[in-house]
This record gives sequence, C-alpha cells and structure tokens, in this order.
Amino acid sequence: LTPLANRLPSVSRNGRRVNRRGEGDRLREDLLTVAMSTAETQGLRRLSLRGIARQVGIAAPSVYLHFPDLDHLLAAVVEQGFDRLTIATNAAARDAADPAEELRARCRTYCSFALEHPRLYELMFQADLPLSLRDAPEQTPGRRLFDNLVAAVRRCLDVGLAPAHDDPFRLASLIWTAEHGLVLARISRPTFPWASIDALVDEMVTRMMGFASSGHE
Amino acid sequence: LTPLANRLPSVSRNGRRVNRRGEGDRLREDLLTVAMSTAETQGLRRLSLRGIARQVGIAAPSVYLHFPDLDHLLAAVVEQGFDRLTIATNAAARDAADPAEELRARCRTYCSFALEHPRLYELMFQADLPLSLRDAPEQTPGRRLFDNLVAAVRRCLDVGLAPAHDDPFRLASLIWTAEHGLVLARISRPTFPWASIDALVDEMVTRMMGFASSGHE
DNA sequence: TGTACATCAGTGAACGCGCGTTCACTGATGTAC
DNA sequence: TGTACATCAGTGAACGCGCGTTCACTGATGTAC
Repeated sequence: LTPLANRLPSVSRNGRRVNRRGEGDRLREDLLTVAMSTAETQGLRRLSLRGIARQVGIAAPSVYLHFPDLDHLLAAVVEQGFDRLTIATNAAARDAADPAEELRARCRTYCSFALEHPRLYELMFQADLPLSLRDAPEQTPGRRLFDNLVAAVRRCLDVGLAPAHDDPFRLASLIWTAEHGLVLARISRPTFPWASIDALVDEMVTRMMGFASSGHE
Repeated sequence: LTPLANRLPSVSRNGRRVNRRGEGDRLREDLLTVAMSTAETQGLRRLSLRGIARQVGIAAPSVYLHFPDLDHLLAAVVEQGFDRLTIATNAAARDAADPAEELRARCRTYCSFALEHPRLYELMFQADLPLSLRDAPEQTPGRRLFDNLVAAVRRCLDVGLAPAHDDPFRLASLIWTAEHGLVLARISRPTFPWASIDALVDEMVTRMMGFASSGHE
C-alpha cells in the first residue's frame, strides 16, 4: 500500500518472484528440478507435494497449476531420469572401438549412473507409483533404453563375437537384469564386501555373452 | 458387572481374548504373523503400526509391549522372511543329483520365493528401513543365505564343473545379484515380455559358471 | 481359608505432525474499445 | 490517452485423515502371609 511496495515486483516470502505473464511454465520446470534433486538426495519416502512446494517457495496448491496430482509429478521425474540415463549410455557407446567394448561401456555407464543417483534410480523402478504411466503398455519408461541394449547385443552377434544362434533380446534381458541387480544389491547392502563395480560388470557381460575372456585371467 | 459378564473371559471389540498370565508373548507372534501377511499383500507403503494393531484386534499402544518401535517390528519381519527363504532354498538343494543341479535348484527356488512374495521380498531389501539391524555389520540378514550360495558354487568348482581358478565368492556375488535383478525387474516391470523365469535362471547360472550348456542349444 | 499386594496384559484418550486436496480469492498485466 | 475487462500466476485458509508415540489407567490373576 506504500508507494515503495507498489514499485517492487510480487515476491513471496521465500524470495521467489511470481513469473511474468506467459512465463507460467517456468514454475513447472522449477518443480521438476526440485523434485528431481529431492528424489536424489532424500528418496521416495521423503518426496511430498508440500515438501517440494516448500522448497520451490510456492504455496502447495500452486503445484496443481502444472500437475493434476502428485503421481503425475513423480512420473515426470521418472521420465526425466530415464532420459538422462539414455543420454549418458548413448554418449558412452559412441567412443567405443568395437561392439564388445561398446556393450561393456554401455553397462558400465548404466551402473555408474545408478550408483551416483541411487535414490533416483530406485524411484525409477519403484513398482507401484507412476500410476499414470502404467496405462501405456509398450511405452514404459526405459523401454527405449532397453531397445538400445538389444541393438548393442545384436551388433556383437553380427560381427561374430558370440554364437550367432543366440537371441539378442533374450541376452539383453539377462544382461539388463544382471546389471539391475548388481546396482540394487549394492545400494541396499552397502556394507557387503563388494568387488569393484566396473570389474564386476565387465566380467558379467563377458560371461553372459560368452566373449573370449580378456581381462580376468 | 453382571454375573454373566464375570464368567466370560476378557474380550476386546475385535473378538480377541486377552492372553492369560504368562502367555503375553503370544501377542508378539500375532503381531509378526499379521505384519508378515500385510507386508506380503500390501507392501511397505501400507505397513503401519496402527494398521497392524487394528488387524490383530488390539489398541495401538499394545505394540510397544513387544517392540520398542515400528522399525524393530519391521526388522523382525525382514528376519523372518530371510529365515523362510533360507529354509526353502536349503530344502531344494537337498534333492539335487549333483552340485550343478543343486546350484540351479537353489537359484530357481530363490526366484520362486521372491516372485511368490514380491512385496515381502522388496521389504527384505528396502535400503533404509531396518534401522536397528544396520548396526550389525557382518550379521546382516541374508548373509547366511549368501554363504550357502558361496558353498554351493565352491562344490561345483571342486568337482571340476567350472574352471578351478575361479573365485567362489566372486562368482556367488555375480549369481546372487543377477538373480536379485531378475526378480526385481520382473516385479517392477510386469508388462515386459519376460521369458520363463526358470529357464532364464538356468541359463544365467550356466553362463555365469561356464557350465557346458545342456538345455538351450 | 481369607486378604492384601504385586504383577501381568493390556486400554483409552490425547499429543502434534505432515500430508493431499478443495475452495474461493487476489493482485498484476495485457487487451479491446 | 483512458478505462473497463479478461486473463494469468498464483495465494491462504481450511478440510479430514492416518500416523507414531506418550501417559496414566484398569481389570484379571497369581502369590505371600
């Protein structure tokens, strides 16, 4: 009501400025960013709509301007997690000298990502949460990532690095689940005397694919 | 206050009788039984002290007669889960003809158990919950189970089924994490076109151990 | 045989908390006339 | 140039809920004298 207050932009108690007209979508990004980092640091159990709103600096109901409910917000986090993981593994694959090395690089990067963001990785596979994503049967998040793995396995078979009669899809299922277990076991049992993750992944891939063992003998 | 009421045993609204003197420990078993079955059917997210008390038919504070807090109750559930899994895998191992078959039988049974009790299995590996069990470093629940797996792998090496220079502990780590991932992936991605779990497990073990492949060519 | 007392197996009410969601609203800013 | 109006980007208060935990208690039953 003072002249001074009239000249200042709208500011909530947290110091956040209300977005200008037409820029309301910025809040959506802010919400995702904060949800993402909370997921990484705190895990699913500490992820709440009110908590995220608090950190962003808005009132809780403002979340509903961009997400119909909490599940859809979490689903967006999961999707973004898979996008980043896909980008990271593809980048690692590009530098590989041959298909076998590419496959190993993909798997090592996959595991590194999971172990660097353990809470996010857990959320990405938390069975019952992203309710809104379960309707899409074949478009499940991470399916693209898996398809890339199948293709990498196929390239190995094509150049004769493994028996040609093997099924790439089946082999990729075995390799994906194995690396999945490798990281989840590490996350949930941190005191177990684990060997180096990179060495374990390489050995797992080598044994699964039936590569001539290179490193470990 | 009526003569009739005096002759009846104490009964809470749920029809539960108050245990007789000296038999207070029965409530502990009831709590565990109910917590176990709730864990199996509902999962961790729906497991609450009040909910368990409600199902057992007691007042919520009565739980504190037997467990110092909710975490200790959950820890007891986890422990019981590992006990059952250990018993099941050992039973399966007894009927095996040779070490290779024993190892496969152990792994198949492990996976069957996990897939028959998916919510319980998830709880057993839920990272951050059994706070009271994390103090015991080497006595982590499931360690006995893992030791059995190492021994089974060692027997395979001893009879020459796999290269003798391989390390049983390392191989067991790879096999355990692989089967762990196999079941968790199935639980969290039920719509994925999975192959038969028994066939996948057998193939995984065969490839990991370097057995002469018997079934799949 | 009777009675005071201790113990056991619980209970009922209350606490403060954070949660997801709803509702009607507000204040700034652009637009039409 | 001025002004009414629509729209945008949010807010504040309130709802009902279930939760874990605390506290002082109760009622039956066994035991000592």
